[in-house]
Amino acid sequence: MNRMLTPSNRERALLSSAGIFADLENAETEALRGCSTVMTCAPHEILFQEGEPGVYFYSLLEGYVRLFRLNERGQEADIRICEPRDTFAECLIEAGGTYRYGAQSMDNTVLARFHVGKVRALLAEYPRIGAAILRSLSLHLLSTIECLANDRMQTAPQRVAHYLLAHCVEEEPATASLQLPFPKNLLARKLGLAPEALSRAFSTLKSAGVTVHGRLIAISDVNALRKI
Amino acid sequence: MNRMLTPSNRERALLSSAGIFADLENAETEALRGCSTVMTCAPHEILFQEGEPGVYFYSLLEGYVRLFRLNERGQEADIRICEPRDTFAECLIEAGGTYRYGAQSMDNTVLARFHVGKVRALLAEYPRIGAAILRSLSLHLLSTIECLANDRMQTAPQRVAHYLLAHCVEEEPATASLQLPFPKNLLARKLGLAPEALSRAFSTLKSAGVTVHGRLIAISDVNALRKI
DNA sequence: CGAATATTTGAGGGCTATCAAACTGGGTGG
DNA sequence: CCACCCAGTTTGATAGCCCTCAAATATTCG
Repeated sequence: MNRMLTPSNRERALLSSAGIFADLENAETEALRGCSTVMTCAPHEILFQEGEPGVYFYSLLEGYVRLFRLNERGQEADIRICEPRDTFAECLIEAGGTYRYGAQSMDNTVLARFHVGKVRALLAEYPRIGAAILRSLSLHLLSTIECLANDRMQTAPQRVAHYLLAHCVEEEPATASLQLPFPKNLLARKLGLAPEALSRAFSTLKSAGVTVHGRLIAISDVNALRKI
Repeated sequence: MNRMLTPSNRERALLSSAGIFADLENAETEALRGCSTVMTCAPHEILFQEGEPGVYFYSLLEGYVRLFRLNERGQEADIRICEPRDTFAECLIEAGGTYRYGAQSMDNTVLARFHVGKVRALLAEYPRIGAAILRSLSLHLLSTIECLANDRMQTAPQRVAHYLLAHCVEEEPATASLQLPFPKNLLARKLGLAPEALSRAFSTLKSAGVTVHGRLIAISDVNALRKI
């Protein structure tokens, strides 16, 4: 059910603001954009499944996409929650063949889809595009590493505290707040927790001054939260 | 205590067999090799710490190196166990600045060390070197993703079974064996387990036909192991 | 306003970390 | 050759953490 669109000005602007376009010159931006198509996706729609031939990589313009791996027994583990401006599956450019994880739209999403073969063909002429992809992959590797380390060292309340501290805006001295960009079950997936465990983590953090009202979260003492 | 060496022929051959040199032509190989120095490291020696300025990336020629992240409280979580031919910290080329994890020699190791700035300067002239690094990073990202997914889905015996099946050589119909390349405590770190948990996982797997004698492991029924 | 969807709460149990102690095997020096 | 030592490994006991299932409660959206 993907509706293809001729990119509107707004979408062109969104695309240019994607991380993978940072530091590119005009000619490179145009070349890379020429490999792309804008498309939309309904919530819960599967973009691709693990094991399918990998022809495209994607930049997310609006909405949320989760990347996940499948078990033999059909269990799913989320690898990453993508937000607007994120690029995913770009590792196909050099580790090609098939998608190594699935991708599911978790919202009404707008995506730019890049043809891997066309982009690969640009690399010789535009080495800075290669550098941009290298940077994107490096950052993904580092964030996956951080996720793995956090999984291995942190309890559920610590993971939540870590997320809150990384995403909140500090207001008064030592107080802060934030609004979650997506529902709590997506946050739970991102942190590798069952939704119930996330809920219990929030209630544990109440004693550290965290107040939750739907997606709005207030932190009364940033320093207390850091000590969790 | 790093002893610098002029690369012997053996070390030159080892270096060329490192994954990052696969698919490179002679000129590219020579250019990349020109950025490198061979060095040795004693067991337990720290190659670099998380947060240090990142000047070099490495290819391991002999021995084992563990990559790990540190907590505020001093806990360590292992990210990856590097084996000969593995390259690590190459993400510095585009996500530079500081090392984002520590590296410790776990053996008498021999390494090739590449100057990040020099390698970066080669990318414009030799785009295939960029492609080689892109491939290396892609594979690391995929293996880290797999590790994360396994951590989130598999129990200790399942992780061990998975490792055994991935590394054993099948002999008679359905029987197989392998020798661990490193001590069990390194395997435990690699799998994100306490050494005691690894030991207990092996004893659980006895009932699936796994026999352990030191580093030698025999599997009497590969298919039974797959069902764990 | 009501149905569907999220989230919270409770109870129970499985899994693994931790601590402590026994054990193994290979290498050393007597 | 043997007793000893040491690092690595195994075993036992305990406790904490989080998943699962089930049910109650909020929220969201049409």
